[in-house]
Amino acid sequence: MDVFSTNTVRQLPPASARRTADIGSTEPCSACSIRHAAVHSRVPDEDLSKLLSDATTVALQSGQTLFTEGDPAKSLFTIARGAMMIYKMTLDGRRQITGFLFNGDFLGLTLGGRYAYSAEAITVASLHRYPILKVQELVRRYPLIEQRLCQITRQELVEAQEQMLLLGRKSARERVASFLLKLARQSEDRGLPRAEIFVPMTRAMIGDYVGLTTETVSRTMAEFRRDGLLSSLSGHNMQLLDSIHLEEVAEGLA
Amino acid sequence: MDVFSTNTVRQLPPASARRTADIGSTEPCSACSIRHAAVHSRVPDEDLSKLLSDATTVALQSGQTLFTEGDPAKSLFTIARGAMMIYKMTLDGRRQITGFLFNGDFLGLTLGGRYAYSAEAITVASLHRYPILKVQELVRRYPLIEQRLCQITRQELVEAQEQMLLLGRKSARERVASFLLKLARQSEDRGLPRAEIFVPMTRAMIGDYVGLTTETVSRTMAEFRRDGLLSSLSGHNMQLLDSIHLEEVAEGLA
DNA sequence: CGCTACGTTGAGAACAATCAACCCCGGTGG
DNA sequence: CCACCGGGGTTGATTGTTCTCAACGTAGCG
Repeated sequence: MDVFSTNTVRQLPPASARRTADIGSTEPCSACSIRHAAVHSRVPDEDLSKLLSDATTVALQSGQTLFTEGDPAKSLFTIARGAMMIYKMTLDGRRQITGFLFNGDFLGLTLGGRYAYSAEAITVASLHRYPILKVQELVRRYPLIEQRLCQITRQELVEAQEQMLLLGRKSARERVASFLLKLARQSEDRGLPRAEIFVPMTRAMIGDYVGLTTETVSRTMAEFRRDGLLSSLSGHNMQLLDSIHLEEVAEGLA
Repeated sequence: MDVFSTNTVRQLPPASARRTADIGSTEPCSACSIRHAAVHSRVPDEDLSKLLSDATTVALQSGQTLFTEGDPAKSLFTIARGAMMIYKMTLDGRRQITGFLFNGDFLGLTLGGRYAYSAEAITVASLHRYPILKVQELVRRYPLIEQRLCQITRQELVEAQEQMLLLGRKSARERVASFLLKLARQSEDRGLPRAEIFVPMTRAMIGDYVGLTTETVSRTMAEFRRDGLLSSLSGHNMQLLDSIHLEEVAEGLA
């Protein structure tokens, strides 16, 4: 037996970057949106735990696909740990990433019983899977949950429209600056220092999110480094050195 | 008295194209989404008509603004007649139109009590205005209405993601072709011939919708005419001569 | 220790933007 | 009635930003 492979890894798909695995753990998830929604809707504890007990855990390696656009939608997901991306593709393979999702985020927009986009893990991730039928049942019983879900969808729609402005009308510098600031805001929301951002995605993914090529993203970030706006820390960590100025760049004022 | 001004026009703002006015008429609106939502939610007739009686009618000239992004949101609207556009702007005046809305469409996405976008009439239009408080009250009483509203929002989100793919990853030809086909689908939905489309918006508006300049939109449509894909009829009417091929152009297959 | 995916940088090409001229049409006023 | 005016649309010439193609550097992982 090979002493160097201490972890028994099941189902090894074309995954590249791997970290500590510990797949299958079902730790409590207080940041999780569905619980959040439920809590804010005064759902009796017994019903809540019934829903949560209907949930199963899904573990994904980085690069693994959770579902593909057009698949019949049987489940709703929330991210317990890790980062995911959702995207649409043209027939000839061009990709538009419509969102990066993190701890606690919802996943699984459906229309006509089918997923509206594809979802793929960009780090090792673990998710809660809720059977759609169970969610619908809970929603019927507690309309306030639906109100909360509706609000989340509205929030996503507002963000999508913001992104349309970026994609349709902003320059490369403005796009990349906006992207970095969005990460900074998320970092802040998680209680981390606003200026230090974790960037788990590749340049190609960033490009497919803001409508640029890998090379242009790379060049633009090099520019920001030269301008003293950005510095790269270890690995996927970066630091925003002048958020004020970067904000101006993002808005086209500089 | 000037015999040529037979219509007493009130409140004449910087409006350009004017048609027959007949402002203030409160004709029944069976295509109207809120009624549609209500009907599908089995709302008792008395409640429905109570809501509808809370509604007032708003008349707009072409070019008039209904509300501006960031305004405190007091009302929800549906379009009874005419065409509207919703848009966001950068600080330096670049505009991204996020949607064109027609008969029966909803209007008034809010987040945190404020409108998420600006709305402007692109033809003479008349709208139903529903006080948000009344809508909330009705929704509380009939959760099925909320379900329907939620579904509409989901639909809009899916369309927004489709548009992100267009803005981020499609060429000028693909964008304009996709736009024309979208109008064709809407035309079909209204029971009109699919190939004959009504294009009430200017080239500048189309450009601000698909992320191009006026000139590029104009050139691209000229190309389509040369290629036998499109022909201009009277005024704002056009005809798609080869939808099959246009569909291929839109998908990048041709 | 070498592979492979990712990232960076450079040179040139391409597509759409910009700048500019002109046309067309409807509305207005002389 | 006609000339003028202005918004919208079209087309041409030129510019410029971003893409493409290519080479090379780097870091993590087996």
